[in-house]
Amino acid sequence: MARHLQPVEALSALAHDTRLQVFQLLVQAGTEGMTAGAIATAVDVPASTMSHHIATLERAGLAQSERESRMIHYRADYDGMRRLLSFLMEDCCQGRPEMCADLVSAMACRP
Amino acid sequence: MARHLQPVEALSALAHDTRLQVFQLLVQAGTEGMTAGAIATAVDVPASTMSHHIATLERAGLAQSERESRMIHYRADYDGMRRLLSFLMEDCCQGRPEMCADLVSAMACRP
DNA sequence: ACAATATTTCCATATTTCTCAAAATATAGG
DNA sequence: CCTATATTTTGAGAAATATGGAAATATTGT
Repeated sequence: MARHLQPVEALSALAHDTRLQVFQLLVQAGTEGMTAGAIATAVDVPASTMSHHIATLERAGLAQSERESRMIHYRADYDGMRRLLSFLMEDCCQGRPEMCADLVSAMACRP
Repeated sequence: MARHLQPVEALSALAHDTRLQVFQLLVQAGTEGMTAGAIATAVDVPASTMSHHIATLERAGLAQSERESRMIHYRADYDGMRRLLSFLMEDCCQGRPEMCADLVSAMACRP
């Protein structure tokens, strides 16, 4: 049992409205990141509750933290997200090219 | 609140070891699909427990069912999965092309 | 050393999810 | 109509997750 530990943890972390919002915010914030307080304010959730959620994202490999004087800056962990997406795509595509065809065009990042 | 209803439901459905295994099985099974019994046997989970899990996947738009005499065939809902992946990619890529670059090569489905 | 600010950890409670046996439903064949 | 098979629904307890106030920790400035 427990075959998909990491992917399940990452999926689980994103499977929550508040945490998904937070992850989006962090992606938007880019390398700058956001302080815990700014995140809590933006999403309008008490600091302690938010702290739990952020910790969950961090454990799941989807966010990273760095203390900067009194504040702690959080940023999205792109590598973790990439790992999750790769897993899902290899998982869902295995042997079925027709599946991912549209996905490529859905990617807003091509030149 | 509850801003991300559908994506969260789909993520939540996949955020469980058994259900993730089931989804993979269904993808592998292709258009044939698998009966509820075959799935339960393959994953070694009691029928009633499995029924709940499959229902969760179906509600989340990741599986479809079709009765065929006494058995019920389930198949992966590729469209639902594509929707989820699109959401995640647009979400994680917004404005950052460097993020998805590697993803394209991670897709095992290119010719 | 103290006060102020930023954040986390502790703790208790509330809610949701998970599990599976037992009963119910659906279908097919004799 | 009865029996067997396939699956779901019901119901209830166990486990996990979510929430947030209060206390603890970390840092800075005075």
